[in-house]
Amino acid sequence: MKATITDVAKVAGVSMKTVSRVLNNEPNVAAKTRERVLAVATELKYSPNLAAKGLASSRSYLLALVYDNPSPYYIAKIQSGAIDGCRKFGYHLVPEPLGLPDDAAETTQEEAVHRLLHRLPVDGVILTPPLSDSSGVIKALESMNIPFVLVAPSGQKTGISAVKMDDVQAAREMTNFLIAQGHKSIGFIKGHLEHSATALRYEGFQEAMAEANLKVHDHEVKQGDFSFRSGVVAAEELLEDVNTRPTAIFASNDDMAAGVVSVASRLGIVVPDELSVCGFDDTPLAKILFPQLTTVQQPIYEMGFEAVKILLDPALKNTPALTRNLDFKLVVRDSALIQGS
Amino acid sequence: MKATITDVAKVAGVSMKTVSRVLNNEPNVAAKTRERVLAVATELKYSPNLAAKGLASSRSYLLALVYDNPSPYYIAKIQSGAIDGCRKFGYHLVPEPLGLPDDAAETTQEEAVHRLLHRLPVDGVILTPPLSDSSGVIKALESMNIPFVLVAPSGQKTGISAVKMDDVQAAREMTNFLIAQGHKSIGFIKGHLEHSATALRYEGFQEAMAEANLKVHDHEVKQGDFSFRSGVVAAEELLEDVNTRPTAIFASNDDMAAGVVSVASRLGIVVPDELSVCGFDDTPLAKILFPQLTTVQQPIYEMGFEAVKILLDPALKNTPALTRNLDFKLVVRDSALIQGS
DNA sequence: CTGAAAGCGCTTACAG
DNA sequence: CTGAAAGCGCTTACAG
Repeated sequence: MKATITDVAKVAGVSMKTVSRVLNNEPNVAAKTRERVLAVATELKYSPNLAAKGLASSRSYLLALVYDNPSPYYIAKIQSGAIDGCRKFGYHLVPEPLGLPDDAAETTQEEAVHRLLHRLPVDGVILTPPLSDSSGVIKALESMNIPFVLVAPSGQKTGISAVKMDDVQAAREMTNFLIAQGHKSIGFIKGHLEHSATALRYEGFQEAMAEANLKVHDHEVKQGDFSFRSGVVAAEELLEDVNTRPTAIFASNDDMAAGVVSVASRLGIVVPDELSVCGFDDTPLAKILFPQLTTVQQPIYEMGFEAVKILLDPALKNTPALTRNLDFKLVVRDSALIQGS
Repeated sequence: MKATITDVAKVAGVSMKTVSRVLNNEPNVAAKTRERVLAVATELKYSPNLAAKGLASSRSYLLALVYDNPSPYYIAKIQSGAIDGCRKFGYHLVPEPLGLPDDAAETTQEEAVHRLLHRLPVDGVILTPPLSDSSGVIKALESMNIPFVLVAPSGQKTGISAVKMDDVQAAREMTNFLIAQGHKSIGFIKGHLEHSATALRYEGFQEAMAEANLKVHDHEVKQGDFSFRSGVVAAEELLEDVNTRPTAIFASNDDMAAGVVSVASRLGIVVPDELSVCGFDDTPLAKILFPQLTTVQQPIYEMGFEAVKILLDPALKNTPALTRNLDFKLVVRDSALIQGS
């Protein structure tokens, strides 16, 4: 059967406690003893029973990834980074959608979190958008005294750890790229009003334009909602008038940029020769479109990974709350690359 | 502090064991006693400690979703169904990518599974494609005596439970749909050679054509690899010659169908008026394309849900291995819908 | 229908 | 540097 810590202790001729010390890298073990124990552990293929460890130490060795109705692509990448992070620390990740139960329409998110983490006590929680902006969820976590990290929250909350990227700066760099390509009239399509990135990306766009002394005309800025459909509608308005038509369009995400490309293609406007198009997010769509999309790659995987590190890295233990700003990447592809430039 | 089973027992005036009986829905408890215990449990907001339960009963209340390099979209849907299934049974799902560690190029998948499930003993495993066809992984699971269910395996393995859908029948129905629309010359683009669905979908296509007494010409069948790019190449060949050009193209997945649509649009061939296009999978892409794609919706969420049921449903306990064939759905959208038909 | 005892495999707190 | 004892919060196997 499966070896236990007692088996290892017996074979190595030491006490259970010494085996425990070795396996948990605690100090105060003679080098020789340590070696012997490790050798025996390997030989017996010993691996600790998580339930027993958890019960004795009142830890669970589990981290929860709590989300609500995210894009599958986004959550999959966060999760992938978080799982890799967990593996470094002997932890496991449990994804928990925070859907409110159908039979209890009255329930608040706060209560849902309580119920969830009462059933499965975890050692930490990673909160993804839009939950990272939910004060109810944050309050519940604080009251339960469970460590947590926010992924891409909209504002800075003091005393709460977070991983994020600089949307303003990314939008600014994308705009600067277009300006460097010679564009002076640039259309912009905003995202969903309630999504925090919407304002930030627009802000970056405006700043870059202002720095270059370029005017942002009202008719060049359209309200979208991050959907392909809204990109189509916005593009139709932006491209309607041949005389006032911008030479480039910066859509706040890839889906809307795809809408722009589709309208351009229907109107016979050649991208990028007659119109440059950029998106944001670098979704799989960006590489499938023709031409492929110039866009911003967010450090989604890295955010998942770093969130785990903040929760579990012993080196960060007892550190006050900290915010990690991770690097984005401008991905230049054909949709906004003028030939030979 | 958090209430334990002893607290509930004390307040309810019964033994720990009786509380345990009530909470686990075991028989042989007086109705009155049951009520009283439940009332106290609710009052104290009692919820059992999973680690303690697990240690005592040598169960983990954890199921592993084991995958390797899947499409994020596919894995997210399987996972979503599996999580909902787990919740019905008080279980939790732990996603475990089976990546081979970088530092051990020699390691086999079999060893990777052993290592993985040795660290985290789970009560069951859900194996997603392509791992559901890996004999090494299956052997490892069998040798460790861990119950498991295959998701969409290619063949029938006796003695092993599986959830799947009928690819042959789906491809046949899609082809019949095209034939009913009046098409007689239908192009087909095959998928990746090593993927099990490839042969099945082609088989369904061939059967439907044969049943309708329609010939499948060699030049109308192209080898793809499920990528957008391969769809483009295949479409260029299929549409090259205006005289032998098919009036419909059935691509084995949506990405390749998107490639076909893109080529058609470049060549000025109007979809669906001059060319009907169908895909397979109903990925998010299908609704983003213009025109939207006629495709097959796989029961991915349902496969995740049913896999959990097979593992945990007490009603299925002690049942021999069983295979659940779940229903697909033909989703007819503009890319293959002749106006007024 | 109910309960007292033992034990699951670890860690904590203490002693030496 | 090492170990013996107690205990984490449950279930199992047994007794009545």
